Amino acid sequence: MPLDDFKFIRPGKIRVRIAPSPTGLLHIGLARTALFNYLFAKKYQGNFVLRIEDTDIERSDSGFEEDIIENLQWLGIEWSEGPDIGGNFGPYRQSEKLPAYAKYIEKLLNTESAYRCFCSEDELEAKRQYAMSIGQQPRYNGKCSQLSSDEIRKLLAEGKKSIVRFRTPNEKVSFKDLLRGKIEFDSNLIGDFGIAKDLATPLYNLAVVVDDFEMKISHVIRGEDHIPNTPKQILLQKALEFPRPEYLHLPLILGPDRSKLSKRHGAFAIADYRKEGYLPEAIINFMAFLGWNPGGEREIYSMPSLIKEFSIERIQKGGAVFNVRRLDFLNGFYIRQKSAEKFAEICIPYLIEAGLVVPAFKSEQYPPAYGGMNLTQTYKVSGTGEEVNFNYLQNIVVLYQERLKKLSEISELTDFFFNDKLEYNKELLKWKEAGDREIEDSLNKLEKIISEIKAEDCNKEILEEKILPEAEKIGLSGTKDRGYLLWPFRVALTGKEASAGPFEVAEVLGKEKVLKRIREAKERL
RNA sequence: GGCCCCAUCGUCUAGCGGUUAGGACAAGUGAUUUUCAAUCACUAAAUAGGGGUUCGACUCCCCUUGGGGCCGCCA
Repeated sequence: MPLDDFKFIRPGKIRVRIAPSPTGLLHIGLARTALFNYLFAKKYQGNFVLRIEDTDIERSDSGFEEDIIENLQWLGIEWSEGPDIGGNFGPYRQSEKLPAYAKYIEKLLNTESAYRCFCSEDELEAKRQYAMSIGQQPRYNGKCSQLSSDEIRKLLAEGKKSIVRFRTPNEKVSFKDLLRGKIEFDSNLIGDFGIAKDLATPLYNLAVVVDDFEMKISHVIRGEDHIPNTPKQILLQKALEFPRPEYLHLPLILGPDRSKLSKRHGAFAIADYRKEGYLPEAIINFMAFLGWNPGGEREIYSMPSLIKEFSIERIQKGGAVFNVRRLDFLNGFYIRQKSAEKFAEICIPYLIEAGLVVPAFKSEQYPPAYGGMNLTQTYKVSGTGEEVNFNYLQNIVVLYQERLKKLSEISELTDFFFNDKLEYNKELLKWKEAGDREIEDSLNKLEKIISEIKAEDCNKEILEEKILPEAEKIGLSGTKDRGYLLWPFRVALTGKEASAGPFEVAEVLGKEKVLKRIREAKERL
């Protein structure tokens, strides 16, 4: 796109928004639209507005509004005006400004741009089905558009239910999409669409047009699924004599089957990812690259660098399939970037959640829910009853920092630190061709070496220094395979097929527990 | 069915008329290694098809095919 087309982007003049309806949890699609709006606003020093579209009281739920607000904040996407913080163009909740819409509905009715429609829903639905069955664009047939004022008065007096319908003029409507160029629709195919349920309850298209106008929105950046709504909104703007904002329709995020992401594809709520232990920086980095990229070969971007690099010219036109593998990779990457202390802070809630440890503090301080834990805090290990401090838990979890994709995996990986008795099959102790005798031999050697080490010297370095030379010696038929000693050592300590290395595990466990577990392993043979 | 949008490796993408079509995730192989990770090296993997335009098309135009979105008194 020639640079000229972007001359309308003047820093400070930009006002964008997202307008979710609180009818479900914040999901990936909305969050990504919010991100792009946010990045665009930040990039050009504009304003990003949050507006709640809750005119449909039947479906709206304030719980969803809370979820949307909380998780957007958690992701680090901030707005400068919204229902929670107010602003100069409020209210930011449509249900709170019904009188404002009434004014415009009345105006539309008075200018004959709209009319009352008394058709029943069943009747309309039947006609819609019929039109589609004979291959026609289903649209309202205009039955009520010519009702005289006498007829209308009569129907109203009878108590007949009605809605307000827009009298769609017969003309071509075209607009320039910032991404796709000129898009044209024949309004003849659109038909007269509903704009209000009653004199004070606007339907989506009207509400959007009125709010975008009153909130002085300069750029409407939304999903591609809104392209067919755009001509309707433009027609309404014309009838109301509102200026037209710029439009940019983002490509959709697709499920594995390449169709629009929906409940059908499973959980795509941000709250779920958060619970599973995805970090906000990973989700942001991931979402930004769904339908956009900065051009270079760098793929790791933080929010500030995204703001710096963001440009609408580099937005993709085709839909992007949501690929969890990539999210996992990014999440693992960001997990590895954390300091040990920070990592422990965000892991501990998962240990608590799994019931491995219980925070030993007063109940009113609990829970700090995924936000991180107090460094001076002590915890009680559920399985053994012992008291441990933050530092001890940190030593445990950091052993798995580079192996984690999601924080929630931490409890399963480290549970052997918190249980007194390990459960595993004795076959697991066997390395390659080793038999019971060889294993017992190995365990005996380990027990002997370790019992000779002082408790305070039971650390990774010293253990390696004492055990590794012995491991070199064992092997079967002179193979010099350290596994004959180290594999049973590791299994005896962890009871797992895969885990962190035996030396670092032993260091955290401490001499007494290490010896105890080695003896228990022998008893299994 | 109608209207609209879209089209480079399995996935996310680079490319903006001349490239050995590049990168990342995933996959595979190897190195390291007691296991699993992490890390490093390497391998395999794409321009949907057909017409134009042009000295030259992944790139520009058209058609076909394919995919998607929307057709509410939901948003």
